[in-house]
Amino acid sequence: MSSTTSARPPGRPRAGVNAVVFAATLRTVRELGYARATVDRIAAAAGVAKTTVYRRWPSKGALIVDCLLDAFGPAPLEGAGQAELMSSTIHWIAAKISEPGVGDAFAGVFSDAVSDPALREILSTRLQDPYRIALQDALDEPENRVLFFIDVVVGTLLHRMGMTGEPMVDADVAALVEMVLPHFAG
Amino acid sequence: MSSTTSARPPGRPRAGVNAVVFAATLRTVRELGYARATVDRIAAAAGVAKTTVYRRWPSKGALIVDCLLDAFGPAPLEGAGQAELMSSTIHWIAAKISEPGVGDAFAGVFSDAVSDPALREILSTRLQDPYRIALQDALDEPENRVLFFIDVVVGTLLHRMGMTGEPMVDADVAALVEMVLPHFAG
DNA sequence: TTTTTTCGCTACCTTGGGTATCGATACCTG
DNA sequence: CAGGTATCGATACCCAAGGTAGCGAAAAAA
Repeated sequence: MSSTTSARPPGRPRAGVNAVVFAATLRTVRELGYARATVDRIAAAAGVAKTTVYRRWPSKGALIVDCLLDAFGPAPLEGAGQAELMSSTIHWIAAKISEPGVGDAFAGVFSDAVSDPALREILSTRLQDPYRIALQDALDEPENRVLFFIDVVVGTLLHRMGMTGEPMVDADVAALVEMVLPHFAG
Repeated sequence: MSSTTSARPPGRPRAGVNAVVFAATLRTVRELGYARATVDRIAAAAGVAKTTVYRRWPSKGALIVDCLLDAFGPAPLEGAGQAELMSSTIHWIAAKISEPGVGDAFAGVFSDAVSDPALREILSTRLQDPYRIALQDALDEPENRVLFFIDVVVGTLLHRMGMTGEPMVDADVAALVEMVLPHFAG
């Protein structure tokens, strides 16, 4: 039991500041927007040196992705049938994106990934894949259908957020559900 | 006839290089990606000084928006009924986004707009509004419905482009049409 | 006490958007 | 042809922000 897992690496242990940095990240993004939420400012808001941030995350994008993972948590895949499952998933991700800072951070890191293949890989692997796989299992749909589902739902929510600066209102989220469900129920 | 429209402003007239700059923009974005397509490089590719570019467009984002307007052209609002009209519109914008450089430029400028309210205003006013108004007229739908339609279609296409780096394949565009049409036909 | 690793700090590099300045040039008007 | 005006290209520059290097200090384990 002690051969595979090293009981503890030597040297000074890391301070448990990840949660503090995540909170500072969302707070800074909420207050200043994504672009002005520089790593300098995030570190300052967390009471941590900028070099400490870069010692833990290789880039700003990687920090944001981990922050979003922490903010989203596991998908609550609850629901009797396939329809209820998709509906609750759409409402869940819409609500998360509506949380202060989360939507801006999501849209911002997605934006950066457009012209940064390395970040796109991180975003796809660390953020999208876990939820995609969980959805494949829960919905019993093939990969390409789930990817299309994600494109529609997340793409729509982020486009609204990007064009207006405000998250999508509940009525439109409901319309999104009503549009998506029949397409997959058939 | 000569009192309202000044026949010509005094001074050296502008050289007709807009088309050259637009072409150089798309070519540079296609070859290097959005982030590495700097104004410096675009100007060099167009055989023009960087200061000349900034004399005509107030920012890189404004240049990209005008370039996209030039690339899109007017929406071909042809089609007998509402269904055919929406279908042809979706296929048209999907095809445009698939053109080399256009999709990257679109996703890139959209990304920048997320945390740049001034650019968001330009994007909304100069790019989205004309097509939105034309669609409102052609489809006879209220503004919020047309905005929702645009969020779904453009958001989905851009999300696919941003996550994979490749435009959406025809089969998925067809699925998008099949998902959207019933929602608006009813 | 020595070793090992992280910490905060400061200084620095690089890229890229955007601006200021200046001589040269093209065009119109008198 | 001379003068006025506005653009052109070129160079130099400012600034913000992502990211790195080096260093002494501090926190553990051996």
